[in-house]
Amino acid sequence: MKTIFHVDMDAFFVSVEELFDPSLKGKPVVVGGRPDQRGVVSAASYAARKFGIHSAMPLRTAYKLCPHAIFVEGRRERYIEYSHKVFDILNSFSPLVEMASIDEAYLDVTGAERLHGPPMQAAHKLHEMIRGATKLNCSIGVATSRLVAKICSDQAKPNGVLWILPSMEARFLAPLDVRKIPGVGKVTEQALHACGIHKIGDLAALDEPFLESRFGKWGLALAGKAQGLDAGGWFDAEIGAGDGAKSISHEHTYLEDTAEPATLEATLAKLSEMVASRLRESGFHARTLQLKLRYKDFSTITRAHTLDHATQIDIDLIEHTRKLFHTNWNGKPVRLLGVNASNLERAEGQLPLLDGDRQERWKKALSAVDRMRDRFGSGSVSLASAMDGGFRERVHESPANLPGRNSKSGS
DNA sequence: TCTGGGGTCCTAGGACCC
DNA sequence: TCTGGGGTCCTAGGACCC
Repeated sequence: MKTIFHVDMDAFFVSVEELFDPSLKGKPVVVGGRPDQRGVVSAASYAARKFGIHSAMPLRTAYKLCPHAIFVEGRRERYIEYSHKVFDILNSFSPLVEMASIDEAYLDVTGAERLHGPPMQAAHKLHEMIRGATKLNCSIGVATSRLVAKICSDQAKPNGVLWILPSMEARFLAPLDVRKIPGVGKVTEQALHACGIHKIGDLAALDEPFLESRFGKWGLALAGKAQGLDAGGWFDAEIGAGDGAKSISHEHTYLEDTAEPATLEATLAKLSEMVASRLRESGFHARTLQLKLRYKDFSTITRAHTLDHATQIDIDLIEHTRKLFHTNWNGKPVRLLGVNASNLERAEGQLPLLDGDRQERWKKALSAVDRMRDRFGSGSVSLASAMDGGFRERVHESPANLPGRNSKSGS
């Protein structure tokens, strides 16, 4: 029998903003951007939620609901910094920690009674430690599975601790909406409603064969979840067994849709460079590159290409995403462009297609580029046409002696 | 309501191989 | 000439999460 904690920070982004500007406290605050921008709500304070504002809601809608709300852009670096602080505390509490996102984590504290006391006492202790070190509130769910611990922390919000005793899982879950099950979104909820299933208890009362015939593999997992079990997929994994990133991506939505080829190419190059830079930073090479294109009507296509040899070099990404773009763009105004790198390989070093000497020079040049970007911002250095037409004047800012792979690179 | 950006996982079909 | 049954890789799309 395991003892799992799910720690979830309360209104995380908003709470961090309040640390830097205490005058925001108690007011309706919306993190995500200005209300006249394209975008959605990243986080809303509890005061803002009273007006019906919630995350993922378009900013314009939030503005209509509460025009006097305070809209802030949000500083992601700050949130990451505080996320690290929280992680350090959790890690000091139990070695089996897994950050599930920037503001939530699972801990396996099975057998830690001698160290931290019984579950409820341990949870309160951890709650105090987090509060003490960060001045931030969180909620903690305690249960025998990740699934129940997670639903539990949600029920405990805000700033609460809730423990579901072993064997009480199904009784705790039964009266809750099926939507509370992680993985059940709008679509699955509607499908379940269509079968007359509204509460988790309704789900628990059905037999597995029925659910499997209706929802396939997912139906089988749902049957287990209704009983409070970590059935299927990610939930089954041991805490702390996470094996690193599976993909790295960047995307950009234009303030206004554009069909200007130079603009689109510049964005594409920029996004490719950002992805390549992060590949190098994290020591990955990618074999699959994917382009994402979204048009005015929100219709979205993705087109992928898998390389013979994995890469982490700007010009490789730029070349391939550009090719994908030109063979798939229909010429109509574009709302969003995205670049994704997947099929990641840890492969030590090897830059394929280059001999040892050139490889070394490339590596030095590219890490110099990354250092400059760190110091002067990602816009300061560019290898290709990432600068909206004005790149020629900037090319000399690139590190000297960039060995070109073909006549196109370099200046 | 006019819909961000960063991710994960799943499905389904086709190519290809034995 | 009317055709099996894996297994794996690749691609595209979609549901979902924070």
